Amino acid sequence: MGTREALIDAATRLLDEGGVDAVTLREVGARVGVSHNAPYKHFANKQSLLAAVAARELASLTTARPAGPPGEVLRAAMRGYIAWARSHPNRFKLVFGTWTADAEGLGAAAHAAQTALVGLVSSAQQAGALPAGDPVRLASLIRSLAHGAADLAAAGHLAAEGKGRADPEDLLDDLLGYLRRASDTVTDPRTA
Amino acid sequence: MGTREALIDAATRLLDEGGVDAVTLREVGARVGVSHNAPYKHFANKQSLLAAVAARELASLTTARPAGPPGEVLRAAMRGYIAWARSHPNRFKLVFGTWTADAEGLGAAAHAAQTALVGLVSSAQQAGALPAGDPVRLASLIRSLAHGAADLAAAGHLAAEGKGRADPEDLLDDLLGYLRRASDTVTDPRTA
DNA sequence: ACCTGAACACCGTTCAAGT
DNA sequence: ACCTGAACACCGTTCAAGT
Repeated sequence: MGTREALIDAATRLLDEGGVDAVTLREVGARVGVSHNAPYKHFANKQSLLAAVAARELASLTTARPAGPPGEVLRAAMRGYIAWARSHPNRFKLVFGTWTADAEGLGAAAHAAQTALVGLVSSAQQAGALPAGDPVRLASLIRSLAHGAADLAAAGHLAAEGKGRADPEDLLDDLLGYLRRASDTVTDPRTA
Repeated sequence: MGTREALIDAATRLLDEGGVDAVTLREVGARVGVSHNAPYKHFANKQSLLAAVAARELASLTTARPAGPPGEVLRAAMRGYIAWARSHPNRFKLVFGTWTADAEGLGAAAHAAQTALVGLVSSAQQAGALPAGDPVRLASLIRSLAHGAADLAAAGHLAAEGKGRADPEDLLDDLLGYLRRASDTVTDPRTA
């Protein structure tokens, strides 16, 4: 087991337990059984270690896609995204936080996630579950909604009480419902 | 000019300049011309000062709504939200970050923003620019998309190159277009 | 009621030195 | 190639003391 992976593991665990502020190089080192500046032999600095945590997390999101009707596969993938944001809010916040440098690995992982989602959207379009149009743009629309709903819910800014209560999953279903109905009528919203 | 407001001003300026990590009580105090622990006479701790910054920022978002066709007023309001996120990314991140305590003022501001948006949505529904249904839920859908698109764009996770390029504003227009067309056909997506 | 200065524990980073 | 211990500058918070 390499020290580098052990450092990423420990940092991820500390992130889950107490947020990004709880990830100190001293505690990371202590959990791995190494001095508090050993991480500098594997990462340029603390920011670089956190970037490795974020890249690994984002890459793990792009695996394991089930089979089934394309519309349902897409829905399941976005539900998985929402479930991940809800179960690991600190990882979610870290991945989509501000990255000035060390964004190479993160950028690659983000591009892979984007590509995979576009593929699902294309399949759903061909199956008639989504309207026609640029699949990249439609993927951005769907992902933006899932991302925003998950983020607002995590921050407690989504109506959670009584009548207008809406889970992120509900809002996702609402959007997919509107899109499915749009696919029954016209091909492109911008030409309507 | 009260010291309390001066502290909030200085903290906001430091936030804009260098992110939340640049907001140190020592530098806040120095800019106001006061010692580094004077803030403790006005706020319980640093977190509480940041909560005051976030609450004031969120409240300022709920002001100044122009007149015009309800659908356009709603669109302009959401465009203002996106423009704010883009011009002040650190304030945006702070407002929707994790708030364990000191959320009283923030919760009130969030509720006011929510209520104002629901009013705009209701008007747009009556004008036929949006489909029927629970206005609270529809407001959550629209706000989630604007929020998610702005956040993904700020994090660089939105396709920015070439063909599939989509600004948050484009995605907002796409959604409003789909919703407008849905309002022409059926009244509720969940009964379709 | 508001502010100060000293002090404490903690942190990221650097560096000389060890194997 | 990888790790350690000491050291530095910095930070949030507390506390006794001042007006």
